[in-house]
Amino acid sequence: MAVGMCFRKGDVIFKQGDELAYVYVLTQGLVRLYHLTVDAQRQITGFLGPGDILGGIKRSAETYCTAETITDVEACGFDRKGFIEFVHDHPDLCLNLLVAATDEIEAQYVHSILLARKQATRRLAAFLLIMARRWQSPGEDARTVRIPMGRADIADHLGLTIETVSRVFGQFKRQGLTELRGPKTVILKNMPALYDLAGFEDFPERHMAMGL
Amino acid sequence: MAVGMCFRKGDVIFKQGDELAYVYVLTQGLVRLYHLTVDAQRQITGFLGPGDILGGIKRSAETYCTAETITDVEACGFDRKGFIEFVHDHPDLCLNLLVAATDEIEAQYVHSILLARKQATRRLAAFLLIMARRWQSPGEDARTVRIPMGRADIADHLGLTIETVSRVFGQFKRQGLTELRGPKTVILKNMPALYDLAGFEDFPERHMAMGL
DNA sequence: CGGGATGTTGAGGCAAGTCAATCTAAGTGG
DNA sequence: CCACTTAGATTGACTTGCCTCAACATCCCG
Repeated sequence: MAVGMCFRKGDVIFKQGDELAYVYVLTQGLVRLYHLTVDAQRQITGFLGPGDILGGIKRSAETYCTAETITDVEACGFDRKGFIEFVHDHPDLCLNLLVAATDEIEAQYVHSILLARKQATRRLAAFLLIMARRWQSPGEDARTVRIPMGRADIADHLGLTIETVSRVFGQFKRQGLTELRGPKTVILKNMPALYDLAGFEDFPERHMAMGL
Repeated sequence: MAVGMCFRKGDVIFKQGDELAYVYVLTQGLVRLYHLTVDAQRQITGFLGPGDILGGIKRSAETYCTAETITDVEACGFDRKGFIEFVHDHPDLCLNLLVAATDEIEAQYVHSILLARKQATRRLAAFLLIMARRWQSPGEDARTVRIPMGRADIADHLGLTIETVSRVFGQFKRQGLTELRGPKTVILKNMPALYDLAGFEDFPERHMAMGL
């Protein structure tokens, strides 16, 4: 029933409009989920990593988003129909999935709040803090954030342009809030100031993400 | 187990940070769900009406949003703990709730896309179309949209200001796209043009909304 | 018939978008 | 190992759309 799967960096796991055949559990790597609008704007609805679920059980099997790998990815694929039956027969699993889905709704609330706030500094500060909390390695310094995705990905996730993202990164550096070790590693030197900029003290902890 | 409940226009059903005691199923009226940021910005994450579920089963019982009635509201309240047990014992219900939650995630994707698109005209055009599809009375003309919420609600939902919302309404009227019968009733005179402005041909149908 | 809440309209500033040039880093092949 | 290429990131100058502040209009309810 479960199938191991490997994808190369840049591969498309499924495409907007596809009939979803599998439900995936990611074990390694990073995936971006995005929707393309008719005027070719790309909105990245989320990033998924190890432990996250890709391709939920919704009414329609047709996907609204494209899932594309950012790095090499390993995943466990479950046949969609079989998965639904399995979930139906296992109340505990079903309830856990319901909780996970509900937590995901809340995570989307947080992101909506981010997008609705106009200022770019707020969006980026919040993004950095969320990233820091979500994928910090146990042994690693909590203030060191690895950002595997490029500037275009960040921009399309936060509703900004590449240029603005880059400028705000520069601004943070000049203000001594961060330090850049190359474009993909950021050290948060002044967390309180960043929390202040982001404008929220607390946001719900995210245990497992779901992407559709 | 189920308790009938009535609320007056403007009542708070639950408040951001509260421990959620009930899960509600709305039977009458309209509710706004919003989060207040530390700098007192109000982001309305959604509106809920008859048939929608308010207060899901998430990991933490602490709410992230405030639920406030826009009109008089009737609801059916289920004790949260009992509800969870009941759901656990009824696989079909559990699976249905999972599907509903997953659909809600997708609806939040659509809203994120709205917020990330910069132009106010797009956001409002899309909002009108979504409203039109969601709460059209069977006997009513499909092009007549009732908007029970005020401009401030729309603005805080779309990440705009009251003034901008008002201006765009005016602009639509001048362009012959809509006709206003008072500020709370809009007639969509040119649907194709509005779809074009909104920038999406199709968005997932929404059967039931969930709010947390 | 007031008075408060809600909605509309106008003038001006500013943050982010757009367009374009430059810089950097990572490959790639001779 | 180095010249070349290319994708990605940065920086700069200019423009535009929304926000801000403010005045005014309208509606509703006592």
